[in-house]
Amino acid sequence: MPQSDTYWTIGELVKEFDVTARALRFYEAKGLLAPKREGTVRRYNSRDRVRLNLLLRGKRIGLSLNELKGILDAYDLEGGRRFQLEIALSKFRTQTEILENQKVDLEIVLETLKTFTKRVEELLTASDIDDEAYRIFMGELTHGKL
DNA sequence: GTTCTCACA
DNA sequence: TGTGAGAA
Repeated sequence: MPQSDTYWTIGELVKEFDVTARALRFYEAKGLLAPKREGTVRRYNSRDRVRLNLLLRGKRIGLSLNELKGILDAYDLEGGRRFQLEIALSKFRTQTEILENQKVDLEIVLETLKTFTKRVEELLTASDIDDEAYRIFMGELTHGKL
């Protein structure tokens, strides 16, 4: 059944979603999008737009194109809706865990960086750099004590 | 403006 | 996971 006969060109989607035409063709080559053709020119319908939207949002939370393809394609399968949601839920949980771990790592790196900064600032405060303090700092640096 | 391919990081 | 360049 015809859902809608409204179509968008690649240029229109480029503006609307702030992506490059190259990226849209790339997604198509990867099987994430399958716009109709009018001759050789791509025509995107509302379904394509929804898929693109979900794709871009999924990318933002760090899902790979392959993972996204799995979720999007599940929609068309038997028992698709439930299956799709179950896949999505699983991906969300995994990704949440990954990001939380990265957050912990980032905080550690950040603390290290702040410590570096403070120590270097202190070294630079004196008109002459204290040789002993410098050696200690470099020693801690190279021995990973910071 | 849009298409495709090849190369490249 | 895309981009750049070149040709049509």
